[in-house]
This record gives sequence, C-alpha cells and structure tokens, in this order.
Amino acid sequence: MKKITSQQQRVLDCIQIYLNKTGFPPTRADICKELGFKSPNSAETHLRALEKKGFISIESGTSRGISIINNDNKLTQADNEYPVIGLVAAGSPTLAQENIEQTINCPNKFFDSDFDYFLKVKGLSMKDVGIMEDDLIAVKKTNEVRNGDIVIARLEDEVTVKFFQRKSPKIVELEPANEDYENIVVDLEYQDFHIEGKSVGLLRKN
Amino acid sequence: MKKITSQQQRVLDCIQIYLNKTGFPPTRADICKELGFKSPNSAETHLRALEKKGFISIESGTSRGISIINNDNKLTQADNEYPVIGLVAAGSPTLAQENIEQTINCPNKFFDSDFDYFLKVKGLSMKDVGIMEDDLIAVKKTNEVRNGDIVIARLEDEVTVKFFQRKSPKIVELEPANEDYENIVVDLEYQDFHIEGKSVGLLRKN
DNA sequence: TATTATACTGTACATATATTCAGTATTTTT
DNA sequence: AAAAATACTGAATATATGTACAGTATAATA
Repeated sequence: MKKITSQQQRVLDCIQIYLNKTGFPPTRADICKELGFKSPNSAETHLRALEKKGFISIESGTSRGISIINNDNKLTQADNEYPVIGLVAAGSPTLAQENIEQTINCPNKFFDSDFDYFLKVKGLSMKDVGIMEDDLIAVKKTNEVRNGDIVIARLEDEVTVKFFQRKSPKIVELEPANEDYENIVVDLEYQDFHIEGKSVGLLRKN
Repeated sequence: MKKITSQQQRVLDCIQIYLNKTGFPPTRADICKELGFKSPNSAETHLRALEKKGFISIESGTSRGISIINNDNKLTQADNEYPVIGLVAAGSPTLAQENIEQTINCPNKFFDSDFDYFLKVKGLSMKDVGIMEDDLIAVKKTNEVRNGDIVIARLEDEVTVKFFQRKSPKIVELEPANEDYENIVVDLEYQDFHIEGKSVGLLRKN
C-alpha cells in the first residue's frame, strides 16, 4: 500500500463518514460539498489517486460506485458483552453478579490487548495520566505486570488503580499520578496484596 | 413493522446481497436484472412498498439512495468502520497536519450519542479533563453546541479541541483545560471560524 | 533541470438513474 | 361487492452523475 497524502486521507474519511451516515457512497458533488471543493473534478482526481494506490475501487460508469477496500481480511469482528464493575472499596472486584453495574458491547480486539472487564474509576489518584472519575478502564486479568504498568491491585480490602513498581523481592510500590496523593509501600511479607490485572485501555462517555 | 410479502423479501434480500458484494446499493435496473423483472417500475413499486412498511428508506432524487433500516434486534450489534482523523494541533495553534490511515471497528451505539469519526489528539491543552496526547476523541459532526461542550473547532487553518463558551452574539471563547494555555477569543465578524463537531466520548489504547 | 504527482477551478456533455404515466391481472382487505 | 394492495410490462423523461477537456499553480521526484 503506497502512502496516502493528507488531502487524500480527508477524501477517504469523507467517504467512510458518508457511508456510515447514509448507507451508500457519496457522489463527486457530495465530496466537494463536504470538503469545500468547487469543482467535481477535484473529487474525481482524488478518487483516481486513491484507486491507483489501492485504497478504494471505482466501478466505471456507475453512480456512487465507490467501495473502500478492506485491507484487513477480517471475518466479521466478534463482539462480546463486557461487564462494567464498580471500584468499590470493600473486597476484590470480582465478576460476581452483584458487582456488575452494566455491560458494554465491544469488539473483542478493540484494544491492543484482549481484556476481561471494564472498571469504573473512583477518585482522581491517576488524573495526571488522564484517568478521571467515572472513566472505564479496560482491565486484563493477569498478575504478570511490569514496572510502570497501570495495575488494578488489591491491598487488604481496598482496590486501587496505580502505577506498579517493584522495589525489591518483598517490596512493591504503588504510585499515583497526582501529587496530592502519596505512594503506597507494600511489604509482601506482612500485607495481603494481590494484582487483579492491568489496564490495557480506557473508555469515557461524555 | 408490518408483514412483508415473499416478493418484497426477495427484493430486500437482493439489496442486502448487492450491498455485501459491491459496497453500494443497487439501482432499479440492477434489481430487475437480478430478479428477472423486465420493467424498472417493478423494482420501483416494490421499493415503495418496502419503504412504506419501514424496511428501507429511500432518498428521493438520489441514485442508489437506498438504505436498509436496522431493526437491530439481531444478535450481533451493528458495527462500523470509523475513521481516525489526526489533524489536530491542540494547544497553541501550530500548523501540524498529521495524517493517520486507520479505521476502528466499533459498535454504532458505543457512546451515548452516535458519532462520525475518531480524532487523534495532539498536545495537552485539555489535560485537566483527562484528554491526553494521542487519545481518540469520538466526534459527532454538528454545529449545535452548548456552552461547556468540548468542541472540535476550526479557527482559520487550525483545528483545536477546547471548551466552548459563547460570550456574545459575535464573540466566542475557546477555553483550554490546562493553566499553561490561554483562552482563545474569537470575533466571528472578522475571523474564519467553524464548529466541526463535539466530543461525545473518548478512547485510549495503552 | 525536466518531469511527474498533487491540488485545485470551471465548463460541458453523454449517460446512468429515478420517477411518472398508462396499462393489465390477480389477490387481499374492507 | 368495492376498494386497496400486490405484481407486473412498457414507454417516456427530467435530472443526477460520471467523466472528459482545458486551464493554473505548487510540491515532489528523477
């Protein structure tokens, strides 16, 4: 696939948006209207360029005969209902029915990694990395985490979202991203500590 | 939803099959060819019947202006490929136009409102509301915005994401959520200003 | 430096396409 | 029994639309 120019990208996006909205592709005139061109030939030349580069195919002599070529040969992306779990202080966030506030229909491979549930954030301890109250963190259940990962951890009865830092074989530090909060030092030998999983993405609804 | 006749069902199926195969809807003549009709009016009357019964919508005067109406009580929620557009220079307006070729498969009703594309954020002018660099904002194309909305606005040649505040009939203020940035005062009488849309959600991939 | 690609405006035109009108016939609904 | 819906053929037409041609200008490439 050859490289696309910014204007050609705009045209390609315009086609996709028009398709999403109407269910059929735009005409040259539609593209012009949307992108501010004054001649249908502006759209035409862009379409020819996009066709030459393999981004679209054009059916000759056919009105609205534009189709976007799917480079990814996916077979209808599988969706799933993912539970949303509230970050409640008491106990661990399990997938027990009483903890599930709602479910969200979401493609399985929506984030870079697969994930298991959404966690609804309380508090602002990670606000400097853009994790705000009521944001939904996509959580992958695992205890294989690295330093710097954003982890969902349970310390005694409290569940929190923090940066993970292993200081020594027995000492782990949970670091907030908010100067109003302080680091939590965990002594694995004397404290009940468990990694629930790590963040692989974030979702916010305005 | 009224009951469909067998011939109307054939026509409806024909439209869906044509869409799957070509990416755009058929003409009256295409339907005739496919189903063996000899007059375009045969297709026309079936289409009108399907429209009347609520199975399709027809855009008047528009070639191939047929779209199948999603009854979507089907198992797999309707997804779409949403384009990711990256031409934002958030913060102090710079002329950075980055083009990203990518689409994201996402359910149509993923956010509380429908939306048209994802916008990849540059800069940190909205960091205090948790919008960080490279975050994807779900944008609904509209110019109906209210004070306090997070809008995607174009001022002259620069596109930015800011809070919207109308100060007077001719004055609009674009307010960042970052004390390192200053408000942008827009005089609608003398400046080229346009609301591209508003944010209805946010997506972040770690 | 010459050439090609990009990025447009503007005009013009053949044809692809929606859509109306005039019929015929059968089935369903009122 | 009358009216409305269904299911077509066939012809005609206004217009929606693709597309070619003639320009201009700038950036990228060889």
